[in-house]
Amino acid sequence: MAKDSAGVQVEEAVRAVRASSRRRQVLDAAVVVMQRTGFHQMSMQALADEAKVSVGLIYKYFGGKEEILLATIVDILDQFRDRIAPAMDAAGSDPIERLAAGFHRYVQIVDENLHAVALTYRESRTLDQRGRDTLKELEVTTSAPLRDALEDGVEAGLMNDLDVDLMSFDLMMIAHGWSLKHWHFAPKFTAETYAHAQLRFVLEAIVAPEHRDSYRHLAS
Amino acid sequence: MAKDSAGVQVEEAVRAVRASSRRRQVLDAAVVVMQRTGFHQMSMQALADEAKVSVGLIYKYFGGKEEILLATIVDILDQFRDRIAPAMDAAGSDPIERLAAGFHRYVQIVDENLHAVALTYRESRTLDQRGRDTLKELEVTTSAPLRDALEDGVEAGLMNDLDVDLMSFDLMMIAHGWSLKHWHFAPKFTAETYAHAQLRFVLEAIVAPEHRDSYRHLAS
DNA sequence: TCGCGCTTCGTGAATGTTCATTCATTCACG
DNA sequence: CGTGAATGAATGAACATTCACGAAGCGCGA
Repeated sequence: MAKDSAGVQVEEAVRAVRASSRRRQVLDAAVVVMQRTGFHQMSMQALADEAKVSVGLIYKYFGGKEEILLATIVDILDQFRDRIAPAMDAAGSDPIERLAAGFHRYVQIVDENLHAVALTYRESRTLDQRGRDTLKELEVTTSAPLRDALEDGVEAGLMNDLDVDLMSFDLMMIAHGWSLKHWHFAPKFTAETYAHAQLRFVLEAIVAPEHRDSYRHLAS
Repeated sequence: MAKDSAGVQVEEAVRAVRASSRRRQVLDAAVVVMQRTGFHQMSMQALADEAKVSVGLIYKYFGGKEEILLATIVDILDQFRDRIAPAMDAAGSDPIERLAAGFHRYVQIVDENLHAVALTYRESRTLDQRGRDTLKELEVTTSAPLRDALEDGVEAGLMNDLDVDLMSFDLMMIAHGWSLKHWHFAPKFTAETYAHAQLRFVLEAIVAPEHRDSYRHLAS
């Protein structure tokens, strides 16, 4: 009997779920192996072993090694894109509260993905032009909520007159610093204390002098 | 006739000079090729071509590919170590003037070595433990003059009470940002305007409120 | 001044290994 | 049985490293 269209749709849905779980399986393994050895040293065999699948199967779900790298990096950048804004919304409508909450969450995500974040710096050069463009775009998208909070804050007179674009990238770099300079900071800080210490620093520069006292609690 | 010791010394000196110029030739080529392709894609053949020497000769001056990477990175870090302090000394004895001068020079050096700086982030994972330790040590050494200026400034009451270690690493990361995020900043800034804009930001947080006005000229 | 060994510099093809990718085959399930 | 999932050995290309060989400088004796 010919399959009806509903049956076909179910099958496709099932396949999509399985495919996405296979992809996840491989991507998680990729982070582990790359953390151990770096992308170039990672042999497909080692990746297959870590993911508990065969080498051949990986090629059913990914076009090749480089595509795995791109997918791994996009995966982590997606987390930033999707998890920053909600954290800021939960902080209310005050721009400075929102900014602090966004930065704080940013550091948390970095902390949960220490190796993957370093990866985005290390291996992005490996990607082709298209891949690199994707990354740049995602990075700009990610910074948008922070940027908005900064714009609102300046607008409302709560913040000094500052270069919003520069500041939003600085905030991201400082958050990335928790990963990039982890070897240096880990003995002194936890992710929490790092976020607080950095907030104390940046808020000093951002918040307009006459409002500083109102936000001391953010940099306890 | 047996060579006298003076003769031997001269010969050795000549050889040392030639060797160091060969090494420079190769290291300069390495920066060019790695910028184009990254360390792992760089074949020794391509490096040899760029340096206008044969593949075999490279192995006379370097132990292997990885040693070239380490030498390339150490080379650039040495520049930071050797050129920051003089720039600060030229700025006089005021801690804040010194800090600003050091940061400014730091950005200048980054600008002169845009690709090599990015390299230190990208490829350090490739090195073995010993190489990585060398790098960490050099980075701490490099930050020392900035750190001293910060300590003096806090001591003298010119600066807010801040975490000196954190701040000195932040300053370095922000300077590195000119390389790491060059794709984003290049359309808006030159190295000079980048340094000034960032100084305006960090000095706002660093300089004690009652002294702010005295240093406005640093962030014109 | 010339030529003759001797040492150092420099070359690049040959070697052996590593590894991404493919594909003929097997497996599991409906 | 038929179909898609999964396997992993075979293939072929890339490439770091070596090394046998040639060229070039240099002191020295005739």
